[in-house]
Amino acid sequence: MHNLKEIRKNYENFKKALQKRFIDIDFDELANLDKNNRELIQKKENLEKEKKDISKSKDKSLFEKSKQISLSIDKITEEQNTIKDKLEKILSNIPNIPHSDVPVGKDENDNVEVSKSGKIPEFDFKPLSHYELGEKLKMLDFDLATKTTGSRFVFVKNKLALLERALSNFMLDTHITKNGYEEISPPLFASDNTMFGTGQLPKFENDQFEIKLEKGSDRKFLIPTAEVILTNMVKDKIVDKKTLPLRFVASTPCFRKEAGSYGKDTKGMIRQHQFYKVELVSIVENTKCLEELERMTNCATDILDLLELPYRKMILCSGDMGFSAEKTYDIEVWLPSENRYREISSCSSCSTFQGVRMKSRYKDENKETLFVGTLNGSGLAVGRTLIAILENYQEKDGSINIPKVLRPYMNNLEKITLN
RNA sequence: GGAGAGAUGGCUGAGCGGUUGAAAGCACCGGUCUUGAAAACCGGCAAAGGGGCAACUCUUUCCUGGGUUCGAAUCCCAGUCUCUCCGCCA
Repeated sequence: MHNLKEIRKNYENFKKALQKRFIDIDFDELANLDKNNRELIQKKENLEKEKKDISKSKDKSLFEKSKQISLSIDKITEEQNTIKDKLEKILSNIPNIPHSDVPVGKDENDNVEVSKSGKIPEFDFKPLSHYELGEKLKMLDFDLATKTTGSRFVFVKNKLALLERALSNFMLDTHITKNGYEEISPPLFASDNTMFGTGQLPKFENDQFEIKLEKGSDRKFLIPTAEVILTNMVKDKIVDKKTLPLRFVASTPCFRKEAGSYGKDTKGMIRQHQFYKVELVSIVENTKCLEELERMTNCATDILDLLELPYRKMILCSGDMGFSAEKTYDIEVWLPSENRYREISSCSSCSTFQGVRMKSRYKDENKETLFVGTLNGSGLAVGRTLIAILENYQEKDGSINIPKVLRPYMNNLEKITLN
């Protein structure tokens, strides 16, 4: 969310910066509401002052007047609240401003490749897709999941289940011991205002799984990513500047409706309603966002380097970035069966956008209260990493070699074979 | 599911109708002392919003929403959340 005070200072710049997003916002409405709002606030405050003075004076002859003032205040407050609600509604639906580094573009076709790494494997046979491999091994069972649950779920069995667990642990260990992240095992439910804090609500409610609870209680949602719950650890807080940067890592299931992606990636486990992801979150001073973004992205690619998987790093264009992001790098891993790169990690700086929504602040040297910067990134999406290993490490007979760094996590298993 | 207790500043915690935005302690910042550090002592220290180039100033805020009152952190009602005990349970 944007700070109205900042917008007001440089209204035209704000407008221009957001045009990069290609979205439709009624800026004039916003400016008008803001103006009306402030006028009403002034009116109200004057009356409040008058009333306060009467009360302080304890002059009985003025008590009746004070009552009248109260009525006027009520009326103005009501009017002001209506305007304030409208204002906040508009404001909470405006996405973050793209950083100047971000290329302008409409959609994913305008994303720009930053670098490439690793060696694309060559096969002297036609490489199979992960789901063909998994089903051949009898270790991925989509039909069973359909029977017990529905579409876009999967049973991962046997050695592939072990591989999945190994990946999670390997990533966690790397981020904890090498990259300085603190491990968190968080709740997988988030309240509605937590969802608001990171930007999933109000605009993207349709993408979320809401939990059905007794009526009267707060709304709760299954987390679509650990970003939500980890970032909100500093919600409504003034954090001690000395503790910054805070770096958290968690491996959690993520739940997504994938509304609007009907018919997309229906085969296999690329796009599921539930998947494991190791998530990185940083809470930083507002000036350190971009620096931290580079660091975080390196933490993510580090995992791919260690797993010896080929990948490329993309910078997302303005039109393809998420709602809360000011700058995003996507890491895409090579998938032989598709003969192309697919997203396996997305690292974003959200500047103070989420900080404002969450009311997360810190004090700087001259005791000014500032909003924190927040970043999040996958380090990595475990399900998709599993896919990448299946496809890149496959042999002609359908067996899968285990990357060296994972073997200690798998009882030194070197290869997954049928039986 | 049954019975109680509570929700106050970064934290702990007093206040229970009128300069209380809120005692005290801790933490934090500045200073004195010290070779340095610690201790001790002195001083400072809430947030949000409005107005002002600024110095500054005004308003709001003691869980949330209503109510009583000239005036509410303090009284009344409703709700949410937390904790303790009993029962049940991974």
